[in-house]
Amino acid sequence: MAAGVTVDTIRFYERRGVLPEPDRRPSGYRDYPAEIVERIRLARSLQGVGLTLDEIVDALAAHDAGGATCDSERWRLDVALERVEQRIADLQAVRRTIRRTKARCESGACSLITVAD
Amino acid sequence: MAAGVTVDTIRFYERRGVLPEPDRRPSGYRDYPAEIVERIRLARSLQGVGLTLDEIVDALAAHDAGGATCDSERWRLDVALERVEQRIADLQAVRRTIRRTKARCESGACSLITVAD
DNA sequence: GTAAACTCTGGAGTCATGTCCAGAGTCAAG
DNA sequence: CTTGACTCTGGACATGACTCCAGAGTTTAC
Repeated sequence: MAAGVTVDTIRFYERRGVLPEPDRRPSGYRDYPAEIVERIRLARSLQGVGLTLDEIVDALAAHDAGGATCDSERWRLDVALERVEQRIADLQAVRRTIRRTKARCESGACSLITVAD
Repeated sequence: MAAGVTVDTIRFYERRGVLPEPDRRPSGYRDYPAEIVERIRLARSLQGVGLTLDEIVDALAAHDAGGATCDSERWRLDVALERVEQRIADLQAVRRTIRRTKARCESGACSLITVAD
């Protein structure tokens, strides 16, 4: 589709409240105003900064209610940032473990799997 | 339990093939040999280096088949390492995006959500 | 006017790794 | 022998974000 997402994704977003229920043509086909593309792009960029769909729904609601400003909404980025940093830290810990394990393996003191005695 | 996992997890591992089907007492209770604790610990440490359960099943099968050595099995760590590094890189990209977005936000050029004009 | 390409629906399935449930039976301690 | 703590089962639920389905109707291009 025009906004770079599939029809299924659109329907999913609609069910999840990311997108409003659109008008329908007599046939039942969804009839979107041009702005919907912008909304989808906004939702996608919010995903790009690590917000969950629920958070995006919330953020868009604040947006729709009017009065949302940089200062009033920036905390959402902080939440996302902290979450991402936590995940990075977790993965870095796993990486350290893998490296340590490999090093031990290579130095003949393998601690895993092998049958070696 | 003794191995630091719940009964539910044990049953799940059994279904997934991580653990063999154990003998049963007449009552139906699972009757584990003492070694099972070591096997669970091994599985857990393999999870700790980022292997999926399917990969662990595979690795343990190689182990059980005998003849598994450091050299023959180390590639599993490489696979896991590469995957973890990819995920870290992805998350770091998200983090950069968040930071950039925040910086723009703070400098008055917010690109998200706000109603500002 | 016909054929290809689209959309409609509700619901189920996917991925990965567990977790929780009710109702029934069993085990160990005192 | 009772009591409390355990285990048994198959199956549903949780997470998060989609993706796929069949069968029917619609739109568009030629």
